[in-house]
Amino acid sequence: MSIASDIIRGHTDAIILARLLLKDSYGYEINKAILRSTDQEFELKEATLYSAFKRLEELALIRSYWGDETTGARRKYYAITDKGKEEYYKMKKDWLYARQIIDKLLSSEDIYEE
Amino acid sequence: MSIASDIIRGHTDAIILARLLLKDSYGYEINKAILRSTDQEFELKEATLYSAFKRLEELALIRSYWGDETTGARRKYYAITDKGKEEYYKMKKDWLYARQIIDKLLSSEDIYEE
DNA sequence: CATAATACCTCGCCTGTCAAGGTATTTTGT
DNA sequence: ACAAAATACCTTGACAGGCGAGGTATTATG
Repeated sequence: MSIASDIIRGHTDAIILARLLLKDSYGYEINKAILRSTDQEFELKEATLYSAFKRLEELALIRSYWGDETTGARRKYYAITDKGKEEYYKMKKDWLYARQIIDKLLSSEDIYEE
Repeated sequence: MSIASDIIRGHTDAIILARLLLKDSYGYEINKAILRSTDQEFELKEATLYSAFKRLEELALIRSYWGDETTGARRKYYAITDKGKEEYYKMKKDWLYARQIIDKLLSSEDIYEE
C-alpha cells in the first residue's frame, strides 16, 4: 500500500523538517531514515525530495553545507534554522488541527443535522 | 484558523462522498453542512466544490439530477453511486493509513536510529 | 428597492508531485 | 579485473487539483 501524492502533498516539508530536527542530514540518508521509521512503507520520491530542499532553503527554513567526506560520494548536508523550527511547530499544529477536521468530516455522523 | 489547500487536497472527494452517503444533496447545501459539522471552521471553496462534482460524475462515483423546486433557485442534486460507495470506503481506509504514517513521521522519535 | 442570500458555473493561474532522464563515485559479487 | 549495484547528487517538463476572480439568475429581507 502506498500513500497517494495528493495526500502526502502538504506534508513533505514537515516530514523533512522533522528529520532535521533530530540531526543534520543529507538527501539520501533522510529518505532511508523515512523508509526505516515507517517500516519500509513510505518514502519520498527523489524529485519531490530535492525540490522540497530547494523550496525550504529559499524560505530559509533550512541551510546547506557540503560534507567533507574523505571516502564515498560527496554529500550535501542540511540543517534546520531557527525559523525552520518555528515553522515546523506551526506545521505540526496545523496537521493536528486538519487531522481532527478531516476525521470529523469522514465520520459521516451528524448530530446537528437539520 | 484555516486548512491549507495542500492539506485539503486529496480529501475533497472523500468529504463530498461522505456527505452524499448520508443523503442526496446539492452544492450549496453540502457546503453549508460541512460548515455546520465543523462548527464554522472549515468550508470548501466554491470553485473546488464544483470542479470536484464534475470530476466525481465523470468517474461515475456520483450522478446528478435537477430538483423540481416550485420555489427558490433551481438545485442540482447529486447522489452517490455504488461505485462511489466502494471508492469512499477505499478513500477512508487510505486516510486512516496515511494518518498513521504522517503521525509517525511527525513524531520525531526514532527508536531504531542507527 | 437595494442588498443579501440562495444557487449555479467557468477560466486561468499557481503550486507540488513525480516519471524520466542525467552525472559521478564507491562498493560488492563473481 | 570487471560488471553491477549502491551511494549520492540534480533538472526538466507534464499533470492535476485548489481557488481567486469573475459571471448568471432567482428569491428573501430590512
